[in-house]
Amino acid sequence: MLDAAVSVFSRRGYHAASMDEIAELAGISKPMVYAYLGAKEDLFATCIRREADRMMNAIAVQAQDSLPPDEQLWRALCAFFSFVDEYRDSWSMLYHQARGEGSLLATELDSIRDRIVDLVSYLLRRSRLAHGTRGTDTDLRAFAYALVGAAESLANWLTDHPEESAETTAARLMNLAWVGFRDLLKGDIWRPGS
Amino acid sequence: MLDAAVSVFSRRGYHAASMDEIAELAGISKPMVYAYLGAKEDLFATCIRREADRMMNAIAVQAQDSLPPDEQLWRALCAFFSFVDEYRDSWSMLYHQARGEGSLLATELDSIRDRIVDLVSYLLRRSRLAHGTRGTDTDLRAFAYALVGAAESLANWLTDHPEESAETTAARLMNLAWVGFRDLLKGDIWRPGS
Amino acid sequence: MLDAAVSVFSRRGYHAASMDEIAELAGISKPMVYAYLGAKEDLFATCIRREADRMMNAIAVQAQDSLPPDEQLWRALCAFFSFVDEYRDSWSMLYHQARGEGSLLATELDSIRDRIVDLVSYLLRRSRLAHGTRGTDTDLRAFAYALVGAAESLANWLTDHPEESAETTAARLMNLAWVGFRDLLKGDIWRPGS
Amino acid sequence: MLDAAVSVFSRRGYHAASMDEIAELAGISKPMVYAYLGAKEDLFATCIRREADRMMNAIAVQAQDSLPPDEQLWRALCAFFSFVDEYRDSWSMLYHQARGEGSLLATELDSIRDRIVDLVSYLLRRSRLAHGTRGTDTDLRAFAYALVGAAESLANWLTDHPEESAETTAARLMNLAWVGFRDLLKGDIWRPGS
DNA sequence: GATGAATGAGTCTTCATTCAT
DNA sequence: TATGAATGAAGACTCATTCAT
Repeated sequence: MLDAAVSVFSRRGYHAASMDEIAELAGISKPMVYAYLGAKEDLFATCIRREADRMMNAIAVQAQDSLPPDEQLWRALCAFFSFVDEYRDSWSMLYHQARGEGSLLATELDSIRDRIVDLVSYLLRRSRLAHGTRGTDTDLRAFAYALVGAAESLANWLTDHPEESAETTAARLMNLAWVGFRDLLKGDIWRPGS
Repeated sequence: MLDAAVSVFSRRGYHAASMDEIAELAGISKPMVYAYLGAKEDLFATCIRREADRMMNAIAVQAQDSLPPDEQLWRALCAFFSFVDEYRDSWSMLYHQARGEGSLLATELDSIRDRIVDLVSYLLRRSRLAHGTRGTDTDLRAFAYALVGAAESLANWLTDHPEESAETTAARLMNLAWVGFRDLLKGDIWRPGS
Repeated sequence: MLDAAVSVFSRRGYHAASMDEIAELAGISKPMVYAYLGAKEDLFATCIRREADRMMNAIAVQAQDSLPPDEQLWRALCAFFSFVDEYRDSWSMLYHQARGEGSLLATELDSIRDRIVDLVSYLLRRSRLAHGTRGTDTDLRAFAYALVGAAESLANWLTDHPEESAETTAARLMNLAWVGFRDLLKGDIWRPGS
Repeated sequence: MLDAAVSVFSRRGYHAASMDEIAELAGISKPMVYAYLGAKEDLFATCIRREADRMMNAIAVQAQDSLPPDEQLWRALCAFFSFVDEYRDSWSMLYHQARGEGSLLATELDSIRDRIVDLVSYLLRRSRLAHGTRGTDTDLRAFAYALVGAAESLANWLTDHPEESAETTAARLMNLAWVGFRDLLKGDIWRPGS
């Protein structure tokens, strides 16, 4: 039932979406939309929350703590890109449409991003501990932040390149993050399971 | 004079911005806004174009072709983060607000991002040539694409962390891109001029 | 429900009529006007069409083909003047207001006038056939055209002279038209200088 | 200088005409239009008056009192149709555009039409006196009124038929009017049912 | 519980009209 | 005198939101 709303929001954006269109697509009458899901703002927030949770779950389910950190990150990335690939509307709404509505969803969206960054930070920190290296927590978090940005960007790359698979895309990011461009030039490549 | 428009658009987004508010902030009357800048859609497009050009110029001016590629990328990043730091509104409008308005600015914004990705691709390709390594052009472009996403993400990091400087942030990204996490763990660090 | 619109259009004309006034007179709110009748232009077109059809029907109903032509014309004229007398607003809108809006209703109005001229031409032609006289079809049509103009003019005469009845006015026009035409049928022609 | 205004009014109508367009076509600035010709309403009234006077003069000059009445009417009609043919804009403004603006020009336009009807009535009365026939003054005036309407209608016929000349059109109307009227003068009257 | 019908409030846009130069 | 620049006021149109059935 929220699906209709997500579909419309993802196509039109928050402001341009009309409650009429949502109701029509959902096959129910407008008063019902209001009865079940509240005002437009609430409806949007609910959509965002649901899709964000869906995405977080899809990722968390893959990042089992028993694996080594790079494997864990690899699986998380695969899960993320698969999600993006499969649920275009969800991703489009989260990434493209939710941005602008600052005052509307500030805390909501911030917390979602934070949860992702927390997860990535955690993975990176585990690696660091395993190797006993320095670098402040802030450094780590900034690094995670950048990674998330790169992943978001590649998500669109994936969307625009139908011949690309979620795994291919995830591998691209692993190489950027784990190996670095300098080593890539040397012929060093990160591969799943290596 | 466009500054008022940029300010309002950056705060409210395209749809929520009202011509009334823009006119008031600009200190002129609404009919003047229409006389000078045309309808709302045109006005928004003009704003986007101007700020994008500004940003591109600020970056291009620093990426002199005579420098070695990593130095060039480093300077480009510094220029980018400085721009973001200095012109908050411009960046906010480009990054946060322009996203959702798909049909409105599709080609406009795509071309801007393309110009950035082109620039980064070019820098990376120069490095590759210098070292004689393989990797398809697609790989290269995807890599650039991911870098741009990481930079965008760090731009917000910078905005949210006043104690951070443009150079610090640029260094973070250079380490992600050039060195890679695996080497960071080894204590390897990229530094300007090294 | 269209009556309110007709009333306002007939008093103010297309441009000077405001949707607010129409809505208020109709006793409903503006959005309802848009929901039921569409934008202003559509609304005007609908009004014109409805009133024109009304008038045409009122006339056609009286001009039964079984009667002799002069009787038919006489009845048609009576019907016309009665319509004008009874539906002042309708006539006023058709005659006074619809004229200027060239590009808006060009074809619409032309076709209405054409239908009237067609009818009159038909009646005149029947008379001509009955008497076997010459005169090109163009002559006939021009004659009809002039008659229609005279009728329109007398419609205003009727409106401005409350003591006049529809029949009196119709008789005036019959005298102008039929008696003149009868002599034309005899071959009598007025020529410059004669 | 008024020519520009007439041209614009005739094309667009009163409301749709913009002072900007008038000023531009006149080659002067808007404040000058206001300085010389006053507000839009005044300007329109001035235009109407000027063109109406022009037309009246063109007609009056031909209807010399020394001629026999039918000759006088014939010449007047020729003058009228020639005027329509030559000054399309003037006629278009007077006939098509001035109609709807009731409250704006009520007295103005009424008086113009009255002058025309007066003239025609005068000619008809002279004929009647010459023949010594009955018929009230009201009858006469109504007849004139109808004739004027027929002439207006044929004016558009002329405009729409480039192959037609002013004289041809005038002859059409003379046949409708004079031949009919001549029989009326003999006491011949058409009556319902006769 | 479900909906057709209704609206208050607000936005973009235009234009006749006037200063200040 | 002539005008570029400026605006108050108004109108078309839309949409989130709610009753009455």
